[in-house]
Order: sequence, then structure tokens, then C-alpha cells
Amino acid sequence: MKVDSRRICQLFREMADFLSIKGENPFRIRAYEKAAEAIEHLPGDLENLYKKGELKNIPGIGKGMIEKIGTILHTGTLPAYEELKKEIPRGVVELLSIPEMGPKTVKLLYEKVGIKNIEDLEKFVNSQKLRHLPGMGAKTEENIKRGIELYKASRSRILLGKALPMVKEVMEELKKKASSLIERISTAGSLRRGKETIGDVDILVSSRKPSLVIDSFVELPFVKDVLAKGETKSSILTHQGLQIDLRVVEPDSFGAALQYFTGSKSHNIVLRERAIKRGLKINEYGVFTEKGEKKAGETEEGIYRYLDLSYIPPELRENRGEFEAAERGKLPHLIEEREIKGDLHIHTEASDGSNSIEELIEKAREKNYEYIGITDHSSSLRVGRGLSREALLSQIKKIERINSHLKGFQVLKGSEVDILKDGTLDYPDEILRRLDIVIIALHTGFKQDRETITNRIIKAMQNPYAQILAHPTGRLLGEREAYSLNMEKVLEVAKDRGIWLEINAQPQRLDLTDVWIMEAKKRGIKLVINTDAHHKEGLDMISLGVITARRGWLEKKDVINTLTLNELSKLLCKK
DNA sequence: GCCGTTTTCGGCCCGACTGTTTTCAGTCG
Repeated sequence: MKVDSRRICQLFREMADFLSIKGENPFRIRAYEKAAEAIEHLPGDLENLYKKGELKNIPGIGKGMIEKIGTILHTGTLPAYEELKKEIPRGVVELLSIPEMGPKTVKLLYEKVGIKNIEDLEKFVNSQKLRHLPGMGAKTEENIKRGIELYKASRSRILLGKALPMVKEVMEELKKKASSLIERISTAGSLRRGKETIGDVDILVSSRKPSLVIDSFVELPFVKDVLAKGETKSSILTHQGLQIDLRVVEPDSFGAALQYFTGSKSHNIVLRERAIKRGLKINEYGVFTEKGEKKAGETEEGIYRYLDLSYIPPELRENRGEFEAAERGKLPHLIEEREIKGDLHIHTEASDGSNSIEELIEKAREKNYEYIGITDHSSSLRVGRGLSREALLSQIKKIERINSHLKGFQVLKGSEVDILKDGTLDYPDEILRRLDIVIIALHTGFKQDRETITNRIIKAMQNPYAQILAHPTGRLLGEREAYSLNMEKVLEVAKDRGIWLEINAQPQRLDLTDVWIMEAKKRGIKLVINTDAHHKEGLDMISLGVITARRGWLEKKDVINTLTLNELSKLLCKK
């Protein structure tokens, strides 16, 4: 039986939830969570690794977990899991997702009152009976009530591309209002690590008068609700429903706090364990010896240095090998946005875009690019107003005309060619031959089974003119799952055929994803960061693509569109 | 349940905030 690794991951997470409600040993619970995390970030096929006996090399997966994975692979489930599922109703587990509701409260309410789901909880809270339970009170009741509302309002995470501009504005406002109090300010948390979606936003400030900064913060105009407010810490809700946590520390602890609140959780745990092995303690105020002597804290660099590590950029802090690399001074020199020389996937008004080629050139030149690739949709993609063969040929002529007037900049003739249901391409070879850039992409038939889709893409990649595979997994964050695909096979063919894989910078795509980017790099496959822009402002989304590339450990040399026009032209001639 | 130059047992990251307590438990990040 074929069991998706995502299913195993989910099953382990549910086990952790069940056990926490039962009041089990917290470390055993953590072990399930850790295993789930490890499986989630596993590049490659779990079943393969299992069969080859290589799972034991994965940290967090021990003898017990391997046995359980085996059982799930064979039977589709675990006996212990099935038992717990019968014992604890699904709705009870869901209660854990509500802010303020932890395992202890859920257990209490389920066992003493029989609350089985959110509806039960809502009724119970509204009838003001919760406050009479042991350890509870009117305040707790109010907080849980608000937790339920929060949960309902924010079931989905916000896209990085949406959060970034909002946070920028918030930070500007705060700086304006409390300029005399603030020494340094930075984002932290998953936003700073560049995760594709964000739960809530963390902002860190250093100040000699923390409580005054907090006072200013909660009075800013975008604040709808103050969820918590202390001397050094506050949480608020904006009118758009974004939760922002502000933390204020003394200046000599800014680096330690920034490190601490940037996470990730698993990165920090490893860092802390490393400190303990050296007889040190590390918290959000600094690195301390056993005698309480402070050794570092003002800068993040100082923290890592004191633990004999080179500075680990936030995008790498996911406990995916960054410690081993930092120890040996082998961290990648991550790609930066200013190294991008062009954008090879752009739509114009000829298909479903909204700007002319000339307008796009202007915008690209503002960004100091040397080239852009014009890649409208191909004929069969009706929803994308794909170009007929004639329309594409006339666009080619138009671009040649434009290029003849350009100096130090070139427009590359391209197309985003649909991969048809049978794996052939949407234009014949004699047309593809005339293009500089041939992007191949899937826009239909997402529901085909794994083997069909994989073979279809692989067949398209065999076309001698195919150059770039666009948005390889097809996911749309919050809208559509990635299609079922054997990515390992796709990587093999990409390596073999010299196909470049796209990192699509659209906020809801960010596809390839970080884990597969790492894997592609490991196999020596080149990548290209494209915006897939449909209007000229869309070219600015390149920054999201670069962040994603950094999360995948990419350096300048791994990314095709860091090449100069000259270098790229030479490469295209060879193809 | 995982893990190990203090290895087969006994640890397992750390602190702020809140509310209900009268010294602390629960939640969160």
C-alpha cells in the first residue's frame, strides 16, 4: 500500500495531541512532534528510506518511530492511534487549536463537563459556567471566549508577500511615534526567516525605557484590540486581523533577543543544547557562564561566535544542517537580490498580463536588470488568453524590432508553453526553435494520478527545446495542494537533460519549495528565480523568490538569472 | 520516545505573562 508521508506526519502530530490531552509524559509527546517535523522536512521518499534502512540516521527518529512507520506503511495506521481515536473525539483535539486552550484545560473540560467540540465550548462559555470550575475564573472565561473568536477569524495563515508590506508600515508608525525611545528595531520570528506563510508577526525593539515603548505601541492607530500588555511584551490585533507581538529589551540584549525570537524553535533547541554542553546558559538576554557571567548578547553574531559557530542567516535557521555547516565554516554565501540580472518569466497584455513590452522594459531597467524574458501563455490555455501561433510569430518580430533600438538591455523571446494532457508541448518544434526561452508548465489536469502527471512532465522535459520547468509542484498556498508528483524522478530528468527549475516568486506559489530547492542544489541542478509577473509592479515580487532561494541554501552560482546578459546569451546559444 | 567521550538510565530549552493563586500552574512563543 502506498502511504503518503504527509499522512504519517499528520498521524504523529495527532498522536502528540491525543497524548497531551491524556496528560502523558511531555517528552514522549515532544518525541512525536519531533518525528513529524523530521518527516515533513525529509527530501525524498520516506518509503524508500525506510526500505533501505536509512531512517535511523535521521535525528529524532529512533527505533520506536521506525517500527511505527513500518506499521503505518503496511497497514495504513497504528493500533495505538486507532485506540486513542476511539477514546478521544475529533472535536476535542480541535479544541487545542484555540488560543488559551492548552492540553490541561481541554482535558479538564472534556472529562469534568463533557465538552466535545467548539460548539459545546462556545455554549458553555456563553452560559458563564466555565468560571466556576477549579482554577478558572471570569477572566479566563473571557479570554477563552476571545480565543474562540480569534480561532474562527484566523484559521488560515497569512502569505509572506502580504504580511511584509503591512509589517513595514507598522514599524514605520512605531518608529515615528516612539523615535526618541527606540534604539534598534527588527522583525523576528517566521517572517524574518522568510517562511512562505506567517501565523503572527514578531517585532523586536531595543530601548532603555521598555514600558514606554509598549505604551506607545498599544496606542497606534491600526490597533484594534490589545491581547496582552506587560512591562516588556505586548500582543495586539490589527484591524486587518493580523496579530503582532512586540518585545522590548535593553540594548545590550538585543542580539540575544533577536536570535531567540527569530527561532525556529528547533534551531534554538539545538543551539541551547550546544550551550549546555559547554557549561553555558543561553536565553533572550545573552550567553551566560555557570557563575552568571554574561559573555555575549549585544549582537547575534556575538552569540554564534561564542558558541564557535559562524553567523547563521535567519533563512537557514530550521535545523536542516546549518549547525554542522557553521561549525566547519561551510555555510553557503547566500544569494542576494541585487545579484539578480533579469527576469525570465513575464506576461504582457498580449495574453493575460496588463502591460506592454515597453512598459515592462522601463520597469526592468529601473531595477538595473540587463534582460527580461517575455513569456506569454501558449495557444491552448484559453483562460490565460494564450497566443495563437500567428500571434506568437508577430510578437517575435515585434521584440526583434524593439531589441534593435536597445543598448545594454535585451528582451528575450519566449513562451510559457503548456504541457498538454499527453505530455507533448503546445507549439510544434519549428516554432519553439525560434524562441530564446522555452518555459514548460502544467496548467490543466491537476487531478491526474501521480504516475500519469510524473510521466507527462518527464515527457515534456525530453523535448529538445524545453529549458525551464515553471512552478514545478503547482501548489497555490491556501487554495490548492501541490499535485501528486514524483519529484525525485523529475529531478533526475532535470539533471540529465540540463533543465532549469523555476522558483516562482508569486506570493501564493513560492514554488519550488525550500526543501526541494536544497535537494535540487545537492544534485547539481540549476535554478532560475522568476516572478511570473502579470503587471509591471509584479517584477518587485522577485524579493520573495530570492528569500525562498535563500531558504533553499542557494548561492549566486546556483541561479541562472544572476548571469550577465553576455553570459546568459552564450549559454542559450549552446542549448 | 529519543539519546549518549559523564551511554542502557535519566535526562530532555527557557522565560514572560496571566489569572488564580497565597506560592504556582497553564499557555505561549
